[in-house]
Amino acid sequence: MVTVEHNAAVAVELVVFTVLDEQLAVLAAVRQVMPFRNRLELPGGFLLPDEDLPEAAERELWEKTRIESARVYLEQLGTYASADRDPRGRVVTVAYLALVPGMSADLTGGSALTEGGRTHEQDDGEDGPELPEERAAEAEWVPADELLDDPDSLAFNHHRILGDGVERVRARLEYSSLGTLFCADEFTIGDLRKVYEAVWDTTIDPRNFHRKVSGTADFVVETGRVTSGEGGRPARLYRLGDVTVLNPPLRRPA
Amino acid sequence: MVTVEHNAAVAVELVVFTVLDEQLAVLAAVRQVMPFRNRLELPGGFLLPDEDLPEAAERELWEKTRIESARVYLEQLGTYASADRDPRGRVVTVAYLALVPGMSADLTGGSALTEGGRTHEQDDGEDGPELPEERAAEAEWVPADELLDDPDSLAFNHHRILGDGVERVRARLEYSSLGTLFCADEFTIGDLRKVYEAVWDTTIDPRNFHRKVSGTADFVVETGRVTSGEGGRPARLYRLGDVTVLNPPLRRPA
DNA sequence: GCAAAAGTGTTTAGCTTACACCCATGT
DNA sequence: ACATGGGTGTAAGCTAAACACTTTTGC
Repeated sequence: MVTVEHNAAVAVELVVFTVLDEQLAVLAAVRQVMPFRNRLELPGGFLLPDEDLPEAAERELWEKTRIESARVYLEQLGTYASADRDPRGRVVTVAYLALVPGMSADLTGGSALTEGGRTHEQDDGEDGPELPEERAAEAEWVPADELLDDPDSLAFNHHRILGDGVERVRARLEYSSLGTLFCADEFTIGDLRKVYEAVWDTTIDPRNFHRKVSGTADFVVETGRVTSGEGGRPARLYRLGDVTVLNPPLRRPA
Repeated sequence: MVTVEHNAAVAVELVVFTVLDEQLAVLAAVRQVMPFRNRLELPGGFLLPDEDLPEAAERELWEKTRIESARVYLEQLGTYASADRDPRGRVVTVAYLALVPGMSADLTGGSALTEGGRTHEQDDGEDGPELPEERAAEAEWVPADELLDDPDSLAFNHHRILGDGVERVRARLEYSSLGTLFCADEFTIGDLRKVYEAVWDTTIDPRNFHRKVSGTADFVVETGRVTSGEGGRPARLYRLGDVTVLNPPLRRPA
């Protein structure tokens, strides 16, 4: 068997989005080692032997956030290999986009993450091997706008990767029903509208949005239950439907 | 300076499309070495030291096809690293999509490419430059349909990469003016329509297409010249315009 | 004249937008 | 009663699909 010569260190990096406090938020951690020590970075790590790329992305997501992949959408975002992007040598990074629920009670209750603050992530040893040169940092949700506004807020070329991720998730919400993944298991159409408004950073007419969503077959399915005590007429509760591609799309304003 | 351990061989692969004979065609070469000897493969090669990914893609395009990057569109398509995709070891492949003109006289005349699968056309005397690499084969244009229909027609996982490439170029034509890159320097709106029909494998109403293209600002710009002797009323000739994003898009039929 | 391809006009249908208006709850 | 958010109705405007029709060449 002929073998090939390895010429790079391949890593995966995650751009994990959620919607918290009606804002698009991304998962970032304070980097503990040089280079870029004390700078925020996107979670990620090197590919393990015999590991596929989606596998590696799922593993990193679990290790860094304890988020199960069941309710998570993962999609390859792009690959970055600028020779000068990592001062330590030749690193090729495959970035993945991940969308996780933000309003879900079980997520905020059952994970080590806190909203807008820092919390310790317990490393109870049953997961994969710790990377030798990188200690686990505390991951936290940071508003995407905050990081986008300052090109030096993130380590390496992560600012560019984040920018690509934001553009991708904004486009995905136009042409797919993936926005429902940011909601809890049951949600109102108003909840979903707030997700769209957060990601697109715009306002949407509630009446037209309601008609569009409820009129698209299988976008959302009624559960029969309604909300109560939210300060207005009770809203019908929905679960996400089967449709992933919206036709016609929900165009965002120019 | 800390260094990182290399854990994979990173390569770039090209899905080079053109439109020949009113068909979407892709560049492929007969593989000369094991594994997958005598199978068709997409052109590509390993990343060189200190080389960026777009650089490597441009270099491979030039080495394999002698196509200058001036009139070529290059875009990252995706990265593939299935552990079993290459029997020789751990290979991570970054695939690039390339669009090159197909009706251009200088392309068909000055390259070593043949049109229409394995059948040589008229370049009997001028065999084209022998490619310097030892395992380089003669690249040829193959109709994309032909390869898509047979999952075993291509080496490695190239069939899947080609499928992703076809889907990408079809989507690009909806939302961008990149279809003009498949045309010669000067082209008629009918030429452009034939490009769309070839890529989408459909028929388009010539009148509505004409109105749509000529009515979109900067999609195409008139040269003032017209065709003659094409068997009908002379058509105005156009060059590609500045616009890359079509708003509203040119939707393909479902 | 006739075929063929280019280009224009017109009708119809579907979708989006803006907004008037009603519904059902908490206080 | 009134504020608040949920939900429906409707008319105007834009876009695309379908197709009748005119234009300009080669034969």
